[in-house]
Amino acid sequence: MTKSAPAELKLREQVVLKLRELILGGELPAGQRVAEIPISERLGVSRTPVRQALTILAQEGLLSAAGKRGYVVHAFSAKDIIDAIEVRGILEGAAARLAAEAGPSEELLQALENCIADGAAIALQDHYGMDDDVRWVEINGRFHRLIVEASANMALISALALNNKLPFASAEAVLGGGTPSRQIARRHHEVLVRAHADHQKIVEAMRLRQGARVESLMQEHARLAEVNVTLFRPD
Amino acid sequence: MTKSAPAELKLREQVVLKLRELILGGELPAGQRVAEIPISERLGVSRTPVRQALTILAQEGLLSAAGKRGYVVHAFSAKDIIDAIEVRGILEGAAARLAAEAGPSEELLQALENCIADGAAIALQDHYGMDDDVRWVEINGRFHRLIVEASANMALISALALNNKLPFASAEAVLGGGTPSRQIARRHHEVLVRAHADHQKIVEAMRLRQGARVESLMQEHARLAEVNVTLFRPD
DNA sequence: TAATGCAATATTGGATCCAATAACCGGACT
DNA sequence: AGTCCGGTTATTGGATCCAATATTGCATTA
Repeated sequence: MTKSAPAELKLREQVVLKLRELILGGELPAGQRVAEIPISERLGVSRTPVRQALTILAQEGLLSAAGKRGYVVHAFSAKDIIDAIEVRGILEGAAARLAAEAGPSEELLQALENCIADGAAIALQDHYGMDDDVRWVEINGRFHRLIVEASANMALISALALNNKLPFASAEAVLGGGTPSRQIARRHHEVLVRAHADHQKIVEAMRLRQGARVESLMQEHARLAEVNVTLFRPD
Repeated sequence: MTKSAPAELKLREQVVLKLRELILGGELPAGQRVAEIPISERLGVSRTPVRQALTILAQEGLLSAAGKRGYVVHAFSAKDIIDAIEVRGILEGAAARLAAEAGPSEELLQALENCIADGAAIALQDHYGMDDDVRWVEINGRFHRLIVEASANMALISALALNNKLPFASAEAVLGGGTPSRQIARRHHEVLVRAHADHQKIVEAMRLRQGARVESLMQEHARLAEVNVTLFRPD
């Protein structure tokens, strides 16, 4: 394991991170068996942290237990991914409704407006620059996180945290993630513009405490991420 | 650890079960520090499975990391519990809606009707017998499980599985769980009758594919469990 | 040639061992 | 008397060791 990050991070957590990366990045393809020894050698750690990482990833659903033969990388169908996106919509929608009904604080609204201002700088320019995606992913993540946390509902926050670990399910994954070709970039821009418009309506509804409206807006907003499935997963 | 159940269960899982029991049963009170060695001695196992169990329970939210001092039992406020019940309502409501919209199979409807018939035998008698609670918990659990699985949405099922591990959050916990006094028993019966009526309406709505209706019915149905909070947690 | 049984091997899972380090206690100094 | 410092101890976290067991490959035989 690269000792570059002993930074306050338990070894087992570094392994979890690394393995997630390998799985989501496709280096460990679905169905691939994951044994302790090869992984521990590959990462240069002992079997102990690897074993713990495997149980954690199994809990998250990225690995499935294969009887006495350890684990295999779980195969997610296109339906599984769409379902996870739907669940995110349900949960984030509920979060937005709860926040709206509780009466959003002025700070929250201000922070959301800031996200929108930052987002506008990217979405409303005619030229879609190099690393505009990563900037937008950051802004978008901030926007969603603010709303989820504004729900002030721990169970809801935890449920979403779990869901976000599923492939393509998190809000951060709207743009897919790979290095985009020119064609993909155009698609990115389209999605991004629509997402920005959604954000505006969501904050408006939130300000007016329109709980039901903000809930359905948020649900539909999540479905923007479905384009990735058809783009990256032709099955 | 009692070797009575080496039954296909990894030691670490037995430890998880046992610790959950101790925590939810109040033997490990909130705030109590949980160190590896005392637990391993108490259960008669080595530290290895205990350590793994602790990370799992931390993932579930029952323990919280306490820096370098291991873990402590997480303290759930009354609000936390009500929030978790609300989340269950949201998720089970969504599950019911999805099942209704997809068109419930005749087998599903039949199985649900069976639950209702079994439940009627308990709810509609004038005398509320000894272990009627445990029978009803079983029937109720079956009812809810059928609907959740009928959603055929793995992400949803997983999210609910996580939520159900929080104290008092699962459908099985409607009746609280302790050995009830006579007064509590009367309260039980009231709740049970209302739950039974809810179940009937839910199946009716499901049969008619009334997605929105079954969703809100299910959400409200979950809130029946809130009585336990006021009953058992005066904070 | 195919099936079967035995042996060699690979692999998991738990127990133990060791190092790092943070909390704790006591004493000395201001 | 209070505070700071140093040593002792407790405790986590990773590495290694060992036992149990399933899997695989090979040889033998019908």
